[in-house]
Amino acid sequence: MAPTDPAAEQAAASQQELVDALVMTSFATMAALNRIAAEHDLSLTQLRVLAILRDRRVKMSELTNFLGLDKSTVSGLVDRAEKRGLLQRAPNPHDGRGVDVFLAPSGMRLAERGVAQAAQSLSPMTSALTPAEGRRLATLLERMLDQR
Amino acid sequence: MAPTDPAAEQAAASQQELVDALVMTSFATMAALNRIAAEHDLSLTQLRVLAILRDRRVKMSELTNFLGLDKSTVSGLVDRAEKRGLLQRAPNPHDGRGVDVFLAPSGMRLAERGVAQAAQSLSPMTSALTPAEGRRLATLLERMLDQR
DNA sequence: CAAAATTAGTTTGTAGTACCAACAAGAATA
DNA sequence: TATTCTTGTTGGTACTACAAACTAATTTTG
Repeated sequence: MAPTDPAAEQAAASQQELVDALVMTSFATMAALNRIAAEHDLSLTQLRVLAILRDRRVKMSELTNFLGLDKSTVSGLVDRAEKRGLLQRAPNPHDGRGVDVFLAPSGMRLAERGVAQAAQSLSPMTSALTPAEGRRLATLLERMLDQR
Repeated sequence: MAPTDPAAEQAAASQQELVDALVMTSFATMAALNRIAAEHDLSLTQLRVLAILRDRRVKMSELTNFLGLDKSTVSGLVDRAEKRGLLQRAPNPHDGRGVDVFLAPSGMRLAERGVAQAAQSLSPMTSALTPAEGRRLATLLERMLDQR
């Protein structure tokens, strides 16, 4: 280790603090979402699928990209949700290979409830902040996401 | 739906914006952590176990609480990591039922690298902010976590 | 335009995650 | 001491996730 300039050291420390806070917040958020999903006998990924499909009809390949998972994983995911009657497949009209996926009515209801409950179950966290702070936090997070 | 007071509506919208930002940030963070873990042939949970054990020796039950998982899940998790030589079990000296878990040297090395890489892989996100903004974000996140 | 290459999606096989229920052994309590 | 509680493991099940192999449709190329 070379001796380091104190200003750089300070910057590194506060960078690490941010990373820690980010990671802990993410675990807490995921735990909350997981809990909600489990209440409806869904995995987090399945709840995520419903949330994605809530306002769009997509091809399998698009869904795969959204989720960042392997296509075979998504096939299975959609299989099980379809068997439960939560969503449907249909051939894509523009591409004979493509398969569209979209929510069935019961999936739509579940998606709406799930999303609402998710917001609610995070409220113990979010309401620790004043409205002004909340807006500032949202802005900072959005800036980070854009720049990714 | 009853007609709603405009101020309340505004507050709800900005609350929803915060939740969305939080959830999206969390998914992005988890994806980054997952990628790092996968590079070392670890699941996210296993990387988390290593990170937890990096600076403590704990009983199985404590590890279970940290992770928020079922004890049988943790048994399996520890089994596999032990077989890979990443950590060790030992009887707890104060409680004949208890089993302590702690990192083996190779697990320690992996934990250090993993944690460092995690910080690095999040830097595209975190460095979108100025140092001052980063500190403000960290502070807001910590406030949220405390109040949980 | 036909052959070759690419893309979309499914199937099959494997390893790991995670839960629950049942169990054994030790510790705490009545 | 007998009962109850706690700790951890084992066995069983369902799901997640990936990789590889495969089919069918589309696009590219010669």
